[in-house]
Amino acid sequence: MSDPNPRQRRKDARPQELLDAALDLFVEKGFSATRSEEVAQRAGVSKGTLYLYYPSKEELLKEVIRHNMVTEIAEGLEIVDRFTGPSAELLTLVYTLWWERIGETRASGIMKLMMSEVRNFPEIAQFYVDEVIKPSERLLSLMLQRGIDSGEFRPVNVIDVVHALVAPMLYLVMHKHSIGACGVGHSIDARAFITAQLDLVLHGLQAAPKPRSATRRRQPTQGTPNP
Amino acid sequence: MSDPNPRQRRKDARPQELLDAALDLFVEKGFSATRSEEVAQRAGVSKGTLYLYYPSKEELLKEVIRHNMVTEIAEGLEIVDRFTGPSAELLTLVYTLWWERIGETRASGIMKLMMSEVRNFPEIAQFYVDEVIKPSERLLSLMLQRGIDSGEFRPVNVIDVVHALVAPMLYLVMHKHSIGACGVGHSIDARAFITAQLDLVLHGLQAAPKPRSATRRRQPTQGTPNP
DNA sequence: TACATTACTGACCCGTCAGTCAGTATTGTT
DNA sequence: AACAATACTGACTGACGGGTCAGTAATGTA
Repeated sequence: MSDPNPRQRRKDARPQELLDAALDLFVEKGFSATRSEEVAQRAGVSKGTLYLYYPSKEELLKEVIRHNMVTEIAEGLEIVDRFTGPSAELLTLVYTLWWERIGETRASGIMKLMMSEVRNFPEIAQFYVDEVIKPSERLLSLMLQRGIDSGEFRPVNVIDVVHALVAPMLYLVMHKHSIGACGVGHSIDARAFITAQLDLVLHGLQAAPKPRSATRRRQPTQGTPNP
Repeated sequence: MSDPNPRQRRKDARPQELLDAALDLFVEKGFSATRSEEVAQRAGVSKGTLYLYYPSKEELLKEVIRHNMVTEIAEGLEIVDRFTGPSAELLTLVYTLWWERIGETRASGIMKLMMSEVRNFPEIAQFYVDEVIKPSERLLSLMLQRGIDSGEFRPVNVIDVVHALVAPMLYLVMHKHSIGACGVGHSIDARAFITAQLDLVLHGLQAAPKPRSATRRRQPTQGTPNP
């Protein structure tokens, strides 16, 4: 009946618990607005302990990013390597998967976080560009180029289409973690929005001149790939 | 040869100068990260004077929003009222005009600002939703509904298309004022991106069944319209 | 020139918070 | 049980920043 959680020594579990707490709070309140003691408290330790594991708030943030985004992107690249079917399907797969693994999870908050505060933390900015943005764009470019090379897609300017694909995702994420989280304004049906956007882009990518091209035509492009 | 700018009394000019300074700094550094004394300094007055004209930092921000966004939206509504040509042209006009008047100017920073920090300022959030977001969506919906009613557009779900139109704008704005402003990463050709996106949406809106509809058809979707 | 009005100033007050470190409690070893 | 090693704590420090207000100086009036 004593303190259910007396001062415990759990060197192994602390880092992960601190990262989890930090992610939640950074996303919810912003990086600057989150006090380091809050992070510690939510992780069930004192402020001093936090600084035992991470040398500064900024380093803690970097670790949060590495842990929640960098790993996911690497996985996307692997999928592209393995995949053998039509490029439109590959794009659909990776695009919707990204939403399931990042957009819908807490990890998406990192995007909002970066958009919001990088300007005040140049080092973090550089880190994020190198480790997240560039790899992500590379991943999308790869898939588009694959489709162009094989003649499935028109030879469009790849980077333009990349932007067209990223924009809706950013929109959803910002909506979810910013205004949308304030209880004001309506919510968006994310899945529907994503398939609609993808549809729009795939339409635009169709090798237009030939009436019957490599990809299926009239059948609405979307469809839920998971059961 | 004395102080070129001795303590002056310019009651009339102060408010505007303070608003200008505040907009610049809020966008550049964020609302929380901007010290009220910085705003005063850039406006050429002392901190005390700032609080003579605005009762708090938060009220100052509200005034900045009113001054730079609310007015522009009202103007958009007027254009829609007056316009008599085809809906696709109207949409193009208002869409590109928005970019010229807000996206390309300092005012667009307010979008970034709101996205970044509203969660910590619920009152500002409510204000922004009521005064900016809802009116903007109403403006876009109006134009789309106009096209649907006249048979120029397919009877799509209006709000979905509104989102599809807003997303690219938000993307450009976030890019401009966030990561893009850090000196890292490449820049985007905004005008080209906008026309491409608009084109994509207009394609999707075409009253599909009929082969020859109101808007142009085959012309390649992308392309750099500016030299 | 003397006096009244008021736009403007900046030192000060007070709460906040990242990071520190001397001390405490827990675990492992003998 | 006695001791060593170390995971953990939280009061403290120093810097910072929103907002205040007693005082200063520019302008108007006679």
